Amino acid sequence: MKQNNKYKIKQAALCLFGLKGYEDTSLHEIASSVGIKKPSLYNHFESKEEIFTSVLDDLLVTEETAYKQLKETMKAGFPKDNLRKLFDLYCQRLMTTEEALLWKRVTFFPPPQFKRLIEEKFFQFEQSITSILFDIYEDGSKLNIFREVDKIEFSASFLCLVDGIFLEHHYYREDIFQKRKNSVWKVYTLGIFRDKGE
Amino acid sequence: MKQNNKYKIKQAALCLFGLKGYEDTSLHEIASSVGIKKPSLYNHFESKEEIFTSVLDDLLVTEETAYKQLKETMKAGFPKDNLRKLFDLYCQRLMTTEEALLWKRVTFFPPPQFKRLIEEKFFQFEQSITSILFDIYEDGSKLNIFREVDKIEFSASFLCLVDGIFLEHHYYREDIFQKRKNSVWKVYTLGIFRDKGE
DNA sequence: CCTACCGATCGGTAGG
DNA sequence: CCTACCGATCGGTAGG
Repeated sequence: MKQNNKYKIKQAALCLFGLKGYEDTSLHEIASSVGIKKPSLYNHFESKEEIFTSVLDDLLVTEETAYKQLKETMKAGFPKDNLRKLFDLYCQRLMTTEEALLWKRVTFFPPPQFKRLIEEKFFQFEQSITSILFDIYEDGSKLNIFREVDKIEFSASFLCLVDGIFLEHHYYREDIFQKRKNSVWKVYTLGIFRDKGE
Repeated sequence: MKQNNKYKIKQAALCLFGLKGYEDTSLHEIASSVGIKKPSLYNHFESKEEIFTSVLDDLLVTEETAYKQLKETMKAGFPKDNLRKLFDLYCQRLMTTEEALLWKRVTFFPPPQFKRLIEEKFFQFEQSITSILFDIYEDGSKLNIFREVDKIEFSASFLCLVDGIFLEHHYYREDIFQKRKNSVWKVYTLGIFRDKGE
């Protein structure tokens, strides 16, 4: 029961930190959304800062796990399909997970005391994605599917594309967002692939 | 002198709201960075909220003016050059203006009481950019410079591209950012233009 | 433009 | 897990 509450505190904090930011979320809010009083939080965590770092650690583990699983399923597929799978997983997680909102907020506007920590996590996460992209590029090069685009350009433009989508998901309605996503994907694939269609 | 202080308050608020956000910026900080005491702010503004809306209004006027001027200079140029000019102006303003940081923050994470206002401003600003993009597309279509990409896809992918760059400028070092920018631009132009080089 | 002050809320602690 | 409390800071006001 106590352990259950610790988990519920982290879930509540994940949502609230994502919605309102670290400073604008009070311990009172976190506690009351769990159904306990503020001082009881200190039975599970030493400080507000520890709640945050704990939530952030969990978040990264969740994301890393999702992309590691993807990497496994990609072994059998063609590079073009794998790239699309990576794109789809990214968009799907962006739209459906509680983690995405907090991740957006802290990579963009880290609370000053956590800036270093968040940068480390960010580069670690980006490394995972880049390693998948490099694998796809190597496989695709052997099949000669790419236009005159090197590995770095291929990866950088993919990451910039998903960063843009990441941002646009925030301020467009769902239907407009879907159209945007499709347009952007079309132009990207026109840019990198030798053959227009499949 | 009084008017000078009103301007200095808005400048200080622009920077601080951008760096720390609306809620995390105290009136004490704004006042002391101008060299006055907190209650003196109320000689120029009715409330913290009025300072914010005043700063935001100025910001939009500044941006609209910059892009209207660009539209004038584009009348003489070729569509390809004009698109690059729009891209360069966007990146340049992103990297050099105080306004960019606050704009990023509030479009992404608007303080709840200003959400409506900011959305209006955002769509108004996007409308300006989109109208420039549509003009470029019309001119370019007459010269048959585009691949099988329609006006909507052309604009949506440009906007997503600059949104991605907008985000990446935030967390990469300047040199890495420049490489990213070049890679992304290359793939985008490969995607939309019929001819590879100039 | 200032000093002095208001009630509200913050993160955190004492003590049970 | 709670009630009761701490000092600090917040936006804003009174009064000059």
